[in-house]
Amino acid sequence: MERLRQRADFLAAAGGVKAPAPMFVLQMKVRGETGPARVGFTVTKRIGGAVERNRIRRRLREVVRLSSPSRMRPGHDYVLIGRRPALNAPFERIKDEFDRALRRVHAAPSKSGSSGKSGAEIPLQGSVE
RNA sequence: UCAGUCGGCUGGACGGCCGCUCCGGCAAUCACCGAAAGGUGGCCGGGGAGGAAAGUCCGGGCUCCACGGAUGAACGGUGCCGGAUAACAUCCGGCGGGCGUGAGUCCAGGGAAAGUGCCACAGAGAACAGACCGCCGCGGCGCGUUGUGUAUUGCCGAGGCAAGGGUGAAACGGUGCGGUAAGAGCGCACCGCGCUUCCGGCAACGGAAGCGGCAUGGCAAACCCCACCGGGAGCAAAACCGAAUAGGGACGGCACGGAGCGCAAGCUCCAGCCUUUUUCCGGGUCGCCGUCCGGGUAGGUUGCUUCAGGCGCCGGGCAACCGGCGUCGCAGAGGAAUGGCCGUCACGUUCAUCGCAUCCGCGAUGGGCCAUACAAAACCCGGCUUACAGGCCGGCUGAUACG
Repeated sequence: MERLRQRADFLAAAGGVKAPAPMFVLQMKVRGETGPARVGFTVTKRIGGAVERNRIRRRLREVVRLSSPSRMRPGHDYVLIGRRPALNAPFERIKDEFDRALRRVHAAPSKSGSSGKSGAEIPLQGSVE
């Protein structure tokens, strides 16, 4: 799994397509080249102390790692912003939400970010039960 | 046994599957990304959070900046004494005071007879203060007695006193005896305080004797005085490598601002830059392309983990700690690794049943729950402070019971 390291990459992804979920917010941005998909993780200090933030990031990272790599498209950058429920939620729930969020993000009219403000949020499709 | 106090230790265990990061070895010296610097990728072996990693409150190392010297000033800090230490506001051992029956514990604990300032409210009086109630005798008038006076008592006046009451955080030292009209260190004894001398102690300080007759109220986390210490910023420090773009310099080549007049050469004016303290005068230059040079941004690499190091033994010291010998190698991330999921067990808690027991309770079996508290390195050390489920060990104190 290729990780996002530079602050500029995170800022760019913030201007991409967003898909909010109860456990996290998924952001996606098309890079315009054909390298492997890259993933970044963000847990803000508002969520909690370092221990809780570390745990949320690691669980989210594990979700991305265990989900099939083919679901992530080459040339795309993904950023997961952790939320507090991801700390104690059952692991399978987070995986389900991640799959659903990926579908929503890919179904969106991803205009590669160049045309217009493409920060539109995609509403949840159906109930998450 | 109960209650308490002080100190130390620990901070779940084992296993399975899938991952991350660093180091070492091997291997194509190959592939990919990047303009470059550089980075990524394979296999094997090994290492991989804490007692507080935390708060960032002190002290250092290290790095850069500043600095002739170092004093003084200013500012900040520290503040009983001695020791430990690289250093400290830390630690150890003492001293003094407060609290506690005690083990213990707490204390910004120098100077208030250098100065300035403050001491609210209450109270008569609050700093060389003061008399409201009160106490005391004296004078006058009455009451009373009556021969007069004394005693008793009331009012008025001029005085004496500060014992008692009352106010307050604090009232020109406390208790007792003497003394006196009543009182007062007025006198005496003891205590407190101060001074002197002697003794013990390195010292803080303690003890004794004599003298003084109470003078020196408190606040210095009020200014201040005294002694000692301190240059500033911080690993986003700093060093090295180093694009693109813009700008600077050198060289070469090409071209030679605008307007007016004029066929043209040219002339005049304007714009703009540099030199010039400024104006005038005078001089120079302007654009494009290419190559090279230097500064430097993004970015990258280093700094980055071996030390005031851990453990054991011996020796010195009451101790903090120091010395010697042996041994070990013990995280190095960088949008930030050290994990995710699961199983079993221990521990804990709770419920049910059974047994023992006067009770508190103890034991066994089975089931359920949680699978732990606090909190995660960010250059590195020494401390302090704060947070912390559960468990273990030891010293000491008090009470009770003694088989």
